[in-house]
Amino acid sequence: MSSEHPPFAVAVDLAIFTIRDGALAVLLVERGEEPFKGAWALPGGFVEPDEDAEQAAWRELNEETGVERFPGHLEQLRTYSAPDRDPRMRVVSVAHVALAPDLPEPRAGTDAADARWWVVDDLIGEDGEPLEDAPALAFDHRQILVDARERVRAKLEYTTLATEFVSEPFTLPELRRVYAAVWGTPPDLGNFRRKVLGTDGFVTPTDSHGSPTETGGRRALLYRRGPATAISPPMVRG
Amino acid sequence: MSSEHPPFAVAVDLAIFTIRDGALAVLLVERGEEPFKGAWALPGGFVEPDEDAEQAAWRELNEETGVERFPGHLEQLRTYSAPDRDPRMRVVSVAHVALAPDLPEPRAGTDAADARWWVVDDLIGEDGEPLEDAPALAFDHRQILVDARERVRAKLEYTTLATEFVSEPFTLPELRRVYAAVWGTPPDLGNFRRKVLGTDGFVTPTDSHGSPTETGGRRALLYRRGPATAISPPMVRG
DNA sequence: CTAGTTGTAGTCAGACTGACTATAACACGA
DNA sequence: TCGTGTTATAGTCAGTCTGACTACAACTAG
Repeated sequence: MSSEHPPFAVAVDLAIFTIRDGALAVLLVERGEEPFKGAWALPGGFVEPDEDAEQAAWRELNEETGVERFPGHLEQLRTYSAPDRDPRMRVVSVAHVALAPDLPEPRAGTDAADARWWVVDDLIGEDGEPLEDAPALAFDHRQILVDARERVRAKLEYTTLATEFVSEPFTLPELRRVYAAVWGTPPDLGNFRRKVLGTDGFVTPTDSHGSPTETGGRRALLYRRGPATAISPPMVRG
Repeated sequence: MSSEHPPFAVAVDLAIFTIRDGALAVLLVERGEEPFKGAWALPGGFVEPDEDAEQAAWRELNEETGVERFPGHLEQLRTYSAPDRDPRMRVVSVAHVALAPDLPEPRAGTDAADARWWVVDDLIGEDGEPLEDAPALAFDHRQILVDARERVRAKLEYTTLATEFVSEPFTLPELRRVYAAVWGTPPDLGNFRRKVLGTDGFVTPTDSHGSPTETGGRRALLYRRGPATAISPPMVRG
C-alpha cells in the first residue's frame, strides 16, 4: 500500500460574501476555459507545492478581488471530493468562506472571462435549489454556495462575525442591516440593540455620530468592533 | 496554469470516539512503518481513485474497528494541508470525526503494529497541550485530536448527537454519563432530565425499565433515540 | 416650524435556567 | 421482612433572558 498513492490535484474554492445594496452578495467568475466554459463559478485555484490550503486561499482572495490585502475574514468550509466533480481529472477542493465589507467591482482574473457580484438569493432559493432564470454554476459550486450561505447564517447567531461585513466605524442600524441581508428578515430593532450592547465586547462606542442619510432622521452613534468573538446565549433567527 | 497541477496524495484520518468506563476514549494505532514508526496515530488511509473522502472514511472505519458495519455517526471535521505535515511527500488529509457506542477491542490493522482505545484526557490536556507521560502523536494528529474533541463537545450542546454514544435502548442516567464524560463534568441531574424530556423528539420512552445495577437503587426507564437532531435553545456546558 | 423619518430608551408578561428539596422505587443485608 | 443506603423521578422558586410592544428624542426636508 505504501507505494500506491493515487495522484490528485488539490484546489481551493472561495465563497466571498459581501453586502451590496442591502443584500448578501457573492463573487462569481465566468469561466474562460473548458470545462464549463462560459458558465459562472466560484473563484479558486490550485494549491502550490510550498503552501497550504489557507495560504492558497489568501493568495486567490487578493488576486480575485484585486485588493492589496483582503480586509475581511477567511475560514475553511469543508472539502469536496466526489470522483467525478471535475471531468478532466481527479480534483479535490478545499472550499473556504470569506467575508468582507463592501468591495470594489472585481476585475476579471487571468483565466476568467468576467467577474462580478451576484445577489445570492438570485442564484439559489431558500431551499438550496437553483432558481429559474439563474445561471447554472460550474462543477459542484451550487452545493458549495448553499453550504457556505448556511455557515454564514449560523455563525451570525453565535459569533460577532457580522462586524466583518461593515467597515469601521459603523452604526448599529448598519450592523442590523447585515443581519437583515443574511437572514432575509431584520431582527427586532429594540431587541437587537439590547443584545448587541448587552454583549460585552461586541462593539465599543465612539463619541461621534454617523453622517445624515438621504431619508433624514436622527443620526446614529458610531461604533467599532470589540474584542469579543462569541455571543452567548446566541442571537436567534426570527 | 492549466497544465501545472502539483501532485498530491489525499488521505483520510479518523478520530473515532466512544465512551469507555465513563470517559471519552479515542482509537489510536501504533505505526509499524516509517515515518513515525512506533508512534501512535489516528487510523486512516489513502483515498482510492473511485471513492470520495466520506466513502474512504467509512471503509477505514469498518476496517479499523473490525466491525461488519460501523453503527455510529460520521462527519467531516476539516482538512489539514501543511506542506511539511508528512516528511515523505505532499499529503493532504481530510480528517473526520466518528462516534459510536462502546465498541469491541480493535484488532491491529494491516499496517499497524497495535491498536487500542486511549482515554482522551490522558493524551491531551484541557488546553490542548500534550501531557507528560503521554505518547507524542504522529504527524499533526495531536492538533486533529484537539479539534475533533472540541467539535464533539460543541455538538453535544446544540444537537442530539449524544445518543450516538449509547446503544438502544438506554436510560437517561446513561445518557447523562455521556455528557459527563465528554464535558468533564456532569450536568445537573434534574435540569438535564427537564431539558432532554422537554425537547420534542430527543428521546422516546419505552415501557420497560433497565436492569439493576451493582450499586442498587431504583431502575431507570428505557428510551430510544427520537427523530430530533437539534436542541434549541442549546444545553450549555457547566 | 411642522411633518415625516430614524435612533434610543423603557416596559411587561412569558419562557427558560440554575440551584435546590422532596418523594418514589429498588437492592441488600440483618 | 424490615430497615437502610442508593438511585431515579417530580416539583419549587427566584433570577435571567426574550419577544412584542410603547414612548420619546433627534434629525432632515419642505
